[in-house]
Order: sequence, then structure tokens, then C-alpha cells
Amino acid sequence: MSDIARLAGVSVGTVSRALSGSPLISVETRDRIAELARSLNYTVNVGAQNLRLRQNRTVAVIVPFDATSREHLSDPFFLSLIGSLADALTESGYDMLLSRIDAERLDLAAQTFENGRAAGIVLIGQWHHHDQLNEIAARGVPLVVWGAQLPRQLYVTVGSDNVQGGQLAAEHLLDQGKQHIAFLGDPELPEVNQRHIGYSLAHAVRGLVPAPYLMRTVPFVSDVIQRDLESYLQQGLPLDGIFASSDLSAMSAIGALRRIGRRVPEDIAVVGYDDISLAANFHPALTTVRQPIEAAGKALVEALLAQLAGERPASVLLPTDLIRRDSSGPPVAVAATAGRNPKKSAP
Amino acid sequence: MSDIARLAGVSVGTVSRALSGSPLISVETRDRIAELARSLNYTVNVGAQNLRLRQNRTVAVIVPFDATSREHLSDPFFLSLIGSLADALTESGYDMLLSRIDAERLDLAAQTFENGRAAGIVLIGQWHHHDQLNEIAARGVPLVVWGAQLPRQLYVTVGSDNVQGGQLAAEHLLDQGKQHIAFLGDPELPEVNQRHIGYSLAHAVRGLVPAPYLMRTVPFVSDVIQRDLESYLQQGLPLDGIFASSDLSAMSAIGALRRIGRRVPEDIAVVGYDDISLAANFHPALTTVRQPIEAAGKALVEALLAQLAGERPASVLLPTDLIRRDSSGPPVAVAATAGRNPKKSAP
DNA sequence: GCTGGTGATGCAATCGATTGCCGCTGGGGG
DNA sequence: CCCCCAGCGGCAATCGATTGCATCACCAGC
Repeated sequence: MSDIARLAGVSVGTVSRALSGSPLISVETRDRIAELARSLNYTVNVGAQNLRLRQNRTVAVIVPFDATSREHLSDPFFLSLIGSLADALTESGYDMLLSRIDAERLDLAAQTFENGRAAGIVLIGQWHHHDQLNEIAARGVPLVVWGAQLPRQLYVTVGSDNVQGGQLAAEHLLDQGKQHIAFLGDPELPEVNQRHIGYSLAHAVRGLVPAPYLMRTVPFVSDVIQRDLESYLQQGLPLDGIFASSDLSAMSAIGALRRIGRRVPEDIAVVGYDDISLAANFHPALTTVRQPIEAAGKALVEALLAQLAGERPASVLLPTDLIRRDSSGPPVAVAATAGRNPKKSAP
Repeated sequence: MSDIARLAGVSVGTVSRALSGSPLISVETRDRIAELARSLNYTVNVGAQNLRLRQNRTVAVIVPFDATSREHLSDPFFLSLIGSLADALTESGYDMLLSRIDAERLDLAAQTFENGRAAGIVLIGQWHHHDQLNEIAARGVPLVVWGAQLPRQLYVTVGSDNVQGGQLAAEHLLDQGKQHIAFLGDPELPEVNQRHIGYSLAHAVRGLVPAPYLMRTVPFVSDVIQRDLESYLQQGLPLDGIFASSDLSAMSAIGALRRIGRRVPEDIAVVGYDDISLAANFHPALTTVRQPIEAAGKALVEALLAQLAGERPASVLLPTDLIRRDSSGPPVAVAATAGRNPKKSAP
């Protein structure tokens, strides 16, 4: 900046004012300085600016990872969510600082705020770190978490309505006449747990109680799911439907079923969760519960910006939709009348 | 920091030295200050530190987007690459600033460097902005681009060996006895173009020249691919193999073929490119050319850090592997002897 | 008792930008 | 012709941290 000042024959103060469009500076001077800055490829040093103005246009997006499994950032749903966040933040004029943090050291997340790198934090994946998150929020760190609402929660969450989603999925399978619907997922995770509650609710509404063995506590990892399914079927337990708590799990399950020689959806109907972009191109095209990713990114950003503005926004529950495709069998109405009516029309 | 200084009864200078572990400060003072800092949840302000030290531990990762199509960050391959980059950067102690930039204003990418936000830039997706990238590199901005090596290139690229990859894919299809192998992709993009060169090379080695109509210039977008395939087949043009320049395209193509009633791989063998994580779970499991994502992130970071250290690293060409699965038909040896030998063993 | 040495700490300039306050300049009115 | 005021632009403090150099206390040795 002092270079420009020298070249323009003014002081740095004047250059600063000129570049920020202050009306105190005459138009000609302003234009001359702007032109000079352009030709020198000059832009103000954001770090120094932040320091002086005590502001910050950066948001830290943090993705915890499990140090033991050293699992990498790979679930398409989370990756899409990051993409959506990047879009929403760009739109609001914020930059996005993406960090991965050991899930056991989640308190470190607050550091990106405390050391002035970011104005606030978006945390992707609540896992089972409720208490640590509460503690961070209690410290006054602007924080929004993608996940489920829990009792006594001090931080703001944005998430899909997991109970509704789970209920939609299970209802759909029950509507298809399925009676032995397995639930795939780890209920230790709050979101998965709520999906399971929805699943149980759908059963309860019809006066049903799913058999305990239908609850398959498995992580999102592909080969564990496949082994679990194999052993389930080897035990001769009944199965005609699966509600998987993520599309990735659903696809793994379908792969395993196919290998064992079970047909999807004829023998076993499968419903996933997320509606990742590949669900539609999968074979059979995956019936799934859509989480509105686009809206998710926007809602996360909105909730964070509200906090930065000093408000105390409420947690957000985004509506889910059941996307019917092929993996759960033909539409009910057609199935019921298929024998009499040869015309099969798409829903 | 001055708070700590006051509480500890020393000057800020001493606190600074103590926290950075300077041997000039006695151990007791150092411990006392460290303890105080911990209890106050204090961490040094990175912005101020960067300003003073004229350094920076942040790398900007930039994903250009096409303003006309307003396409969002969705290709699983790029998203995985970002994940891999995040891991590699974390490992090297760098933070990652993720930005999306209008592809037409790629010169803005340099700003994240010039305004001091980032020490260097990783650009994901070369598209057809060769000249703009050259200009940025010429300005002295530390820059690494994921993409193909081009003539007269001033910037450093890291990419998979697209010619080799294309050749592997086409050779494999030719080995399967396929004779009408369509190429799906937009050769305007350097990487796709090189894959096409490899494809042509594989034909040339056998004295073949692919018919012009086999070149299907389509973007990565799903429905364009589907329409193109439909019209291709409606014209009665011959087709028994497809080499798609991305897994996403391959999956779209397979979806379209299935809808038209063509079987994969029996009627038409398909090979993709990328080996995204879902390729293995797809049905039929996708034969594809693997780009080593993990190595890619590491190589990008390594090349950038080398530049930051003042070196002038060479561009990197990562080896590709053909991953044989089901979408391209049975392994050759088995296919050739299948009639005589009933034992089918996995390769 | 005075000086030199040594280890520990303080002082103040510095990084790049912003901004309140003050001084300069020129034009119009008395 | 002089004075006053408005409009411009410069000076310098400030944000939070780092670091060369100065300073200080204390001790040993002469």
C-alpha cells in the first residue's frame, strides 16, 4: 500500500480511504489510485485488515474423524454437504476453512475461533460428542452442528427430520406388504437413533413391534454390513425388507444380497437414506429418503450468521421426502391391480 | 496476550517468548505462563502472527464452477479429491481454504494468494483455462493444478496418466473382442482429450481406426449422455463397447442402455474412469480405470510445498490401473476357454 | 568495593491496514 | 485585501504478536 502511496504521491491513509471508496477523497484521486492498484495486482492484505477491524469473513467447517479407524472423508453425502456449504458461504461472502479434527479432541475445534482464524464454526457430524459440543457452545463460540436435536442441548443443530424420515421409509415398506424389515445402522449415533425411532413408530401405528433381531447394529462400513447380512440369512432369520440408515449402506446391502442370490426388490425390498446423486443411477434405482442437501447448506450458514449477528437462532429440522424408485418394488397401487390391469404407468 | 502478561506480572514480550518455548525464558516462568494461557483458553491470534512473521500456513483449494450452468460441486471424484487433499494438508500442518470461483474469472484465484490469505493455491479442474493459469503462474503465484500436462505450460500439474488410462481401457475392450467402442466425453477438456488419445492409440496399435461416429462429444451431465446414446442407437449405428471418460458418465450410460433394453455387459461392455467408491457396488460392478486419489492429494500438496520452499518441482503423472469388474464382461482367458472348461475362476 | 559476566526480562519497532483528529489550501464574502 | 470555512489529505495511534537490543539484578573475582 505504501508503494501505491508513493507512486500516487499521497499518503497511505489516503490510499486506504480511496480504495474503500471513502467520500472524503476526490473522485479523480480515487480513480487514479484504483487504477494504480489494478495495474500492480494489488489487493488489501486481509489478515492485516481483519486484525485492525477485529472482524473476519471466514467460517471454519470441521469434519471430525475417528482416529482409531483413521477413516477418511468419503461418504458422498457429507462431501455433497460440504459442496453445498461452500456454495452457501460463497453466496454470503464468506470463505470456508475446511479442517479435519480427531473426534476425541473435539475441543480443539473451538481454537479456530479463539485464535481468530474464523468467525464461527460449522461442525459436520455430531457423532456421540454431545457433551463436548455443549461445552464449546457454553464458551460462547458461534457454532452450528449438522445433526439431531438432543435434550439439554446448548448448541444449535440443523438436520433433517430423522424421525419423520425413518417413519416414511418404514411405512413405505409396510405398505408394500413387507413384514420382516431389518434396520441397518448404529443407534449410538443420534441421527441414526432417531431414524430408528421413526421406524419403530411406523410399526407401532399398525400395532406392530419389530422383532429384536431385525435391529442390525452396524457401522456405515461396507464389509461389516455385508458380513452381518450373510450371517443373518445363514441363521435362517426371516427378511423381506431393509431400511438402511444411509444410501451407502443400502448399496452395500444390495451388493451383498445379490452375491448371496437374493433378488432386490422381488425377494427383499430396500430403502436407503440421503438420496445421494448416484441413488437414481444405481441398479435397481434406489428408493430412499431425501435429505435436502441444498437447503441444508443454506440453513447451516443462515443459523451461523444469525449467531454472529448476536441472535440465538432455533435449531432447524428440515423436511424429508420419500423418493420412490425401484429397489422397494413397484408402486402400491400398481402392485395391487397388476393382475387385472396390464398397463403399468410410472407414478 | 497482554492480559496474561499482566496476570503473570511480566511483559507481553516475555509471554510471547514463553509460549513459543524460547530458551531465554526460565522454565518456571514458562510453565507459569503456559498454565495461565491454558486456563484462559488462550491461543495466539494467527492473523497477527502471520502479519508479523510474513508467513502463512494456509493453502487455498479452488474449485472453478461454470457460471452458465451454475453447476454445483457434485462429482464424487472431485469431492473425494478434496477429502484427500484435506487429509494431506492436515498432515503437513496446513489449513485448507476452500473456494469456488467462476471459471471465467479464474484470475481472481490469484487474489487469495496476493491478499495474504493463502501461501499457495491448488486448483481442482483445469478445464480449458490454460492461458489464464499460465498467467497466474507467471505472476509468481505458487500454484498446482489437478489436470493434464500441456505444451508450453508454466504451471505445475499433478494428474493421472490419462493417455495410459485411456489406452488401458480401450485395450481391455478390444481384448474382449469389441469392435465398435464409443468414446464418451468432451475432448475440449485436456484430460478427456488425453484419454481419447490413449483410446485411439490402443486402436492404432492393432492397425484400427475408430469410426468418427464413435466419438460422442458429451459433457459429464447425465441426461445429455442418455439422450445422445438413445439417438445413437436409433440411428442404427453399431455399438458393442463404451469407454466413458468418468464413472459418473459410465453409470449414466448404463442406466440409459438398460432403459432401452440393452444388456451390460452382454450386449455392450462398458468401462469407466476414476474408480469412485461406488463403482464396486454398482450393478454391474463397474470396470474402470483407477485414479489414485490418495496419492493424488499427497502429490498435489508435495508439489505445492516444494514451490513454497523455492523449488521448481516437475509436473507429476500418476500411474493408473485398470480395475476389472463385471461391466466389461468376463475375463478374457475364461471367455476364450469357457466352452471347453466349465470351471470359472475369478482372475 | 568495583568491574565484568551472565542470565532473565523489558522496551520499542515492526508487519499492513484503518480512522479520528488536525492542518493545509483555496475560494467566496465582507 | 483579509478572513473564514469547507473540502482534502496527512499524521499517528491502533489491532496482536515477534524479536533485536538494552537493561537490570546478581554474583564472582580481583
